[in-house]
Amino acid sequence: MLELKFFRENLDLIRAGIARKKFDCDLDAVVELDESRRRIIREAEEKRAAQKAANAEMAKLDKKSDAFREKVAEMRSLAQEVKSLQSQQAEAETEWEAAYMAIPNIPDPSVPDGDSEDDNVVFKTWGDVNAVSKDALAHYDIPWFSHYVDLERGTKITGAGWPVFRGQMARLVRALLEFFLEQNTRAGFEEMHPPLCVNATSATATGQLPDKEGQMYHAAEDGFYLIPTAEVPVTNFYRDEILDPSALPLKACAYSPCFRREAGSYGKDVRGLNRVHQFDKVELVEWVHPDEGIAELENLRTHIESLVEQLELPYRTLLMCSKDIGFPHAKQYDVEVWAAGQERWLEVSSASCFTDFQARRANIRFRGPDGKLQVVHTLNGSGLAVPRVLAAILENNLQVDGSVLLPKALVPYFGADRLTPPE
RNA sequence: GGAGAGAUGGCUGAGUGGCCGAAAGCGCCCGCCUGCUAAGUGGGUAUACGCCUUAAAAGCGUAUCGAGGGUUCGAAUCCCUCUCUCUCCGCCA
Repeated sequence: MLELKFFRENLDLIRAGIARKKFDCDLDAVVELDESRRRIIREAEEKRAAQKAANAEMAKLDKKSDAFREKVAEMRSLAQEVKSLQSQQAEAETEWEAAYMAIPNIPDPSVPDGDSEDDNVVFKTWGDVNAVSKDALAHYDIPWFSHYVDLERGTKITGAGWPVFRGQMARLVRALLEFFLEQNTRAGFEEMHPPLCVNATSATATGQLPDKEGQMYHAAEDGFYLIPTAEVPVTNFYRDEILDPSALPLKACAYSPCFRREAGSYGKDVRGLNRVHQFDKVELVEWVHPDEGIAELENLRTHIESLVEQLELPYRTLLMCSKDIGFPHAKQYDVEVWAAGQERWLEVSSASCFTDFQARRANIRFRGPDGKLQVVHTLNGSGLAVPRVLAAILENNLQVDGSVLLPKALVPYFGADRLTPPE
């Protein structure tokens, strides 16, 4: 949600920003709704003020007097008007709010223009994509893959895209998660273990609702949504709170399974571990002073890149173009690792600054030196998402004997230097 | 899941139909007073939105006593629904 005053005074800027995002949004209609809403508010408030003035007089009158009875009769029609205007006002506000909430955040000036994912800018590359195993196979083509990642039984248990990790592979998943949490907490992120279901208010605050309603699993009977990322519960941790400015920036990390319906996906994108309905991820969230949001994103990106480097995976960092950043995002980097078997890049992290967009919806504020309340900026990034990291490790480090050499950083967590084929 | 009790400002807590945005106390802020501290003393102490304004401030208005709806000329107060908290029972990792 944009600041209302900013919206009214910077329509052209916002129009340009939305155009950059290639987002379809009728701002003139929102302006019209804002104006008509204010007309109704004004009228309703005037009538209500008249009613309150009369009430004050009536309070002093003898309730049995003729004067009082006359007044009651007189006020009856005003009461009707007030009631009708107030319901009109509620309607106008609901309509305006729905339209206003549908306005996306505008991109930061440093975000490059673009019409499609092809316009994302390669911001950084690291590692040598050729310096990987000559025996690389797509992870789903490794002979033992279906033993360790049982998609077939997952389909039986739940449905397509719900993998079961077994044995050494389950252990490797756990090793990755522990490694990520350890690195993140060392870097100053407080570890949290959040609920995996959230209510509609939380999902609205972070921008999943109403924009991406169809992508979340919904427990309709209880009004809960299964989280698509720990970003949702963790960002909402401070919802409706006034933070201590000296505590900023606040940083948190959280492991959670993530649930995504992923409607409309197909083809090679969904083979093996590339895209599944439930996956594990450690998420990083920051609450920062509004002067530092965009700058802090660079620190967050660097930290995430260091995780990938420790896993010795070649990667590239994309500066996402205006079309490709999400609805609540102001600026976004994606980190993609090289998967040598598939010979393609796999997105393992997305680091974003939301400026005040989420924080305003979530009502997360602090008191400035002048005593005025200000909205914080929020950031988040994956640190990291497990299945695609796993896929890249399997593909890049596959040996002739079918074993997979693990990056040194993982060895203490896994308890061995390689994953070996099943007996 | 069943029965009961509750939800009021930063906190405690009064208020069962009418000048109640809300007593009192605590806390906090600004004065005064005071060897220091403590005490005393005077004042202040919410948020959002609308109007006014070049802008801000001030001012005026409206809303907010868990949320939503209803009754009434008028609701913190009465009625309904929901949410949450507490107590007891049931169930259970």
